[in-house]
Amino acid sequence: MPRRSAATSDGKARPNIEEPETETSQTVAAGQLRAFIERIERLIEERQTITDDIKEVYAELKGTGFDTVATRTLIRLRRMDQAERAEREALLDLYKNSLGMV
Amino acid sequence: MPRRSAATSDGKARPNIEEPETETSQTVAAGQLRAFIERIERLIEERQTITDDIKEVYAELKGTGFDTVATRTLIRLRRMDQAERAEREALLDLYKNSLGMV
Amino acid sequence: MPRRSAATSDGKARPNIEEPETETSQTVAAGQLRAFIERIERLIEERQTITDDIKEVYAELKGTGFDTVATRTLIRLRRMDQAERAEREALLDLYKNSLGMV
Amino acid sequence: MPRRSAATSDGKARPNIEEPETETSQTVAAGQLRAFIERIERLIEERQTITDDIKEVYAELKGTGFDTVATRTLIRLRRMDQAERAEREALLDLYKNSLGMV
DNA sequence: CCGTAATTAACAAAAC
DNA sequence: GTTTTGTTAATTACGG
Repeated sequence: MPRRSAATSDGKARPNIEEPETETSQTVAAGQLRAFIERIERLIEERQTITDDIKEVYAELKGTGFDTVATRTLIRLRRMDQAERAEREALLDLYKNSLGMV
Repeated sequence: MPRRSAATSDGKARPNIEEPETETSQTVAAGQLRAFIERIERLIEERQTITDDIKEVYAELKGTGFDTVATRTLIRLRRMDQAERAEREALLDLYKNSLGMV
Repeated sequence: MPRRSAATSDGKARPNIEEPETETSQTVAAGQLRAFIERIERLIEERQTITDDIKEVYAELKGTGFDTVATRTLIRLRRMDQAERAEREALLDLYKNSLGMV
Repeated sequence: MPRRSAATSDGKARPNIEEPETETSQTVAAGQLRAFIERIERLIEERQTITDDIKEVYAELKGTGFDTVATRTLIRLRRMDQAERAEREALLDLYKNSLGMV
């Protein structure tokens, strides 16, 4: 929201076309904000749908006999940079050695 | 590949014995796995696109003079309201059931 | 051990010859790391104890004739109420600040 | 509330003789439930405190120059080792029992 | 025991 | 840059 004009109590922001002079910048801003919020909420919903789809694929995959954890790991590894992976592994080895966890 | 011989009863992972030439069960399973992984990676990509869209909307909103932090808080509150309504309904259902008011 | 000091090309963290009295920087770092790990493991253990306590209370409650699912839902609702109140307050503060009502 | 006629043999549900007609079994049950809920909420709070402590230790550890990700991995590995050991021991016990080596 | 639901850890992103 | 904060993955616990 415009930081100064702040929140109206009702939040309805209905623009009355028959009373054009009552439309303050406040209600305009409220309407704008509402529009932004609705766009975002719509996108969040879509994103959630995709997340659910992913879950379904994993379920299907599991039903076919594959291991979901291993598959997730695989996908993560594919995304991970190779050099990064090596570095992380080296660090872990270093720590293990220092603790005698060979 | 499937950990075991596809311990499910549906037998989807079973290689086709009528096509013994060249395609082993291993390669079939590998192909299946690859297909699953590609589906998932595609979905992850789509999801990331939406995340980027959301980011853009926040940027636009900010450019219009709104406060992103406050807007995020608002959206979170609206989500909490929804969740709370759902919980209340669930609890009410529990009570109704326990009173035989199915 | 600390990331930087171990990053030598050989990775061995060779003992300091000017401090011949047995304790190398490596063993010091290892001791430190071990101490941190033990503190964390101790805390994790304590936390698990509490989780078990909670489980016991639910069992007792169930034995008294209460419904655990409904009770869990209730507790969740109470937590959501608290969280929501906190969020509303945070939002209000944001508004107040933006209006210079510090 | 207790699903059925509630508190039976323990005597806790006995009406207060000084307010015999106003205290119903319902209010007694409500009080009991409230007590259970408060106990649980208290425990949850304690558990959260410990979780926060753990976070602090990680912060301190990081400040000393250690890598938190590697350390977390290490701790996880140690727990797995322990679990494995426990399992192995349980198996050994089983074998001993089956051989009458109690 | 199996699937679901809650908690915890890991990772990614954004504010200061 | 760094240090939270928010999101996603994985573990753990619970009820059916």
